[in-house]
Amino acid sequence: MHQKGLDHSIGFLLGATYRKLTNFFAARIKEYGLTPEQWAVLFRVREEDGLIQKEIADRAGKDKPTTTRILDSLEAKGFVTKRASEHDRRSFQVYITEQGRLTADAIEPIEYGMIAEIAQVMSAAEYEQMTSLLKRLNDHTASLLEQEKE
Amino acid sequence: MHQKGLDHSIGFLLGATYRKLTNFFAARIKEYGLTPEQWAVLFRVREEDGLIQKEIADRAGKDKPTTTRILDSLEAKGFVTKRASEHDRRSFQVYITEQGRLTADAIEPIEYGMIAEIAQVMSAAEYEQMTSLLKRLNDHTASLLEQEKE
DNA sequence: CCAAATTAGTTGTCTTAACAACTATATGCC
DNA sequence: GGCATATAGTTGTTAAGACAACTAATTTGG
Repeated sequence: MHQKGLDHSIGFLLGATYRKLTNFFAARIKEYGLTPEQWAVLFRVREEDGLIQKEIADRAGKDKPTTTRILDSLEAKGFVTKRASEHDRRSFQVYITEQGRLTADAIEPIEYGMIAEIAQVMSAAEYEQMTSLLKRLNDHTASLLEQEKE
Repeated sequence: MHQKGLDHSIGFLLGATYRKLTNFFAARIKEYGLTPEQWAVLFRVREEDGLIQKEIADRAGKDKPTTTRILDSLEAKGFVTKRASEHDRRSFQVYITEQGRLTADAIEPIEYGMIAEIAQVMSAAEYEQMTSLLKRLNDHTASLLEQEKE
């Protein structure tokens, strides 16, 4: 519609901005031994103990293979543990360890600090506008992807 | 997607939306044998023939290793060719092939069509608002990353 | 009740990105 | 001129995402 060139393509801009934000956050939490994606998963595990992997995947917005691998690395570092579910022998329940909880508690304020820092370049109204547009775009694209499958 | 806490995180939303958009576009151009990232690079090569890899990397917003590998795959598929530069024996100039041009010409309208389709959920003013906020966020984060290095 | 379909999880492969280390050439400067 | 430094490009490693194929357990519906 209103674009010439890729520089103004929303996809291009979204990707570039997302990567910069992620890299910035990654640098801030590196000392805790976690990547941003590992943090996103640990956050969900802390949110509710004993979730099965499928549930964590859904909440974190990741697919099953990615979630399996991230949980494996979190387990290897001692941040979570897995136990076979009693109800369903196909699945595992995931629990946060003490070390995992301490680390998550340390990272959370960094996350919110980063959001605050980022919000400095825009007004509260603009921030709202931005998240609401992003959600709309997100939902719309999700429905386009759904259609694709049929 | 269930969200609490991280809901406030623009990074989370940005990432989720970017991935969906990219996947949607990927599905549309798959038949041409290109990924979205390969297309972004091919687009730059078509834009100006004979660019050196460093220049392409800058324009496409990618780092040197990533650009090297994407150009390698584009060359392997016959979309571009590299020639040693006469002026600077460290560098290569990259040229689009006939096949590359035909493919790029076929993909370009798909890209613009996708942008139009996506923009359907927002007004022209909202679209403008969105890109301008994204640019601001992008520039701000870039400057934060710069500070980090010092 | 039992075969078919669904679901939870894992593994393998490919692509991209970030980062570091490296080679080779070019440029700056004294 | 010659040494230090910067630049172009490549290679290796690690992490993440998408996708497909697979195992094992569970649900369904005939």
